[in-house]
Amino acid sequence: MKRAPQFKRTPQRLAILDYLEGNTSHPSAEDIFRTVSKKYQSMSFATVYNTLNTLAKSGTLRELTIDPERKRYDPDTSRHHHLICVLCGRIVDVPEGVTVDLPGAMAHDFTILGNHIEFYGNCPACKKKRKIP
Amino acid sequence: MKRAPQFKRTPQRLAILDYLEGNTSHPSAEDIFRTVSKKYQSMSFATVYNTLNTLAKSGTLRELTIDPERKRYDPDTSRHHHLICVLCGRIVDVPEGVTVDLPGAMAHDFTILGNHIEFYGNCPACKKKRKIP
DNA sequence: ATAAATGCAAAGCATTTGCAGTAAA
DNA sequence: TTTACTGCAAATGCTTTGCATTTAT
Repeated sequence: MKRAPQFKRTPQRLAILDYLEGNTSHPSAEDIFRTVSKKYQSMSFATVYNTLNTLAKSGTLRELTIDPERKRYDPDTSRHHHLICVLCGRIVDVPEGVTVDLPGAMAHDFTILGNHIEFYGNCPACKKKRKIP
Repeated sequence: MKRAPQFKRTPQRLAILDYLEGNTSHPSAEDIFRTVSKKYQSMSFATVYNTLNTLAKSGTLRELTIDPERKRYDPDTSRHHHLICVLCGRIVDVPEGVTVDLPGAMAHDFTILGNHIEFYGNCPACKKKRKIP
């Protein structure tokens, strides 16, 4: 059995973790790179991706597929859902409400490990801007 | 006001539509290209993508983002959800069961246009192969 | 000392685009 | 004959990888 590699607390990683801590904006790799590389002018994209992949594999970070253009990252690994504003692309957390299940027939054949609801809609800011009731 | 462009029924498009008709495998662009180009040796990837994008824009086709590696396409545009087997990647249709809503507080501020549930789990074939109960 | 991470540049894929030629309407 | 589509190849954009060097442990 191969032992899991050590996770080294490099300054770059700490800076990324610091940026993600409590962040509810669901940033893309580029968002993270742009912000963190301001403090860390030597930061490279490879490091951002390597770190994100490491964190995702260890379960510290959730990779979202809700944006068809790019991966988004969510430091909140608790069970919750998301809403994407179809006008501005903003992604908002949605607390887990009712429990959703597979229809009985399928529930018998499949094993469910988790689920994720994507809501599509308009956020308050866009409704205001576009005068949508 | 610019009039919507005509949709021309080219043999390539008809072949793609024919392949998608009733198809529940949620194929990627490459799946479609591979199959359709057998009949149509001149078929190009650009044509596949152009057609898929045209169909998606017209609402004839649904683009799925459930697979983080690539877009998948679903000719079934009725309201339903999906289950992805985390072992084999197969995507299976899930009929719409209970209605899911935003929590009351958010429901007041956001306008919801739709939702999509992604279930993650194991399909019967993989359960059998891996002896998962 | 050792194992792992960084940073760079190059490579890898999925997807898009420009354009000249071709075909549907 | 007009308008749109095809096919090619080149371009784009996100993400990954190889490797020499550096750093955390």
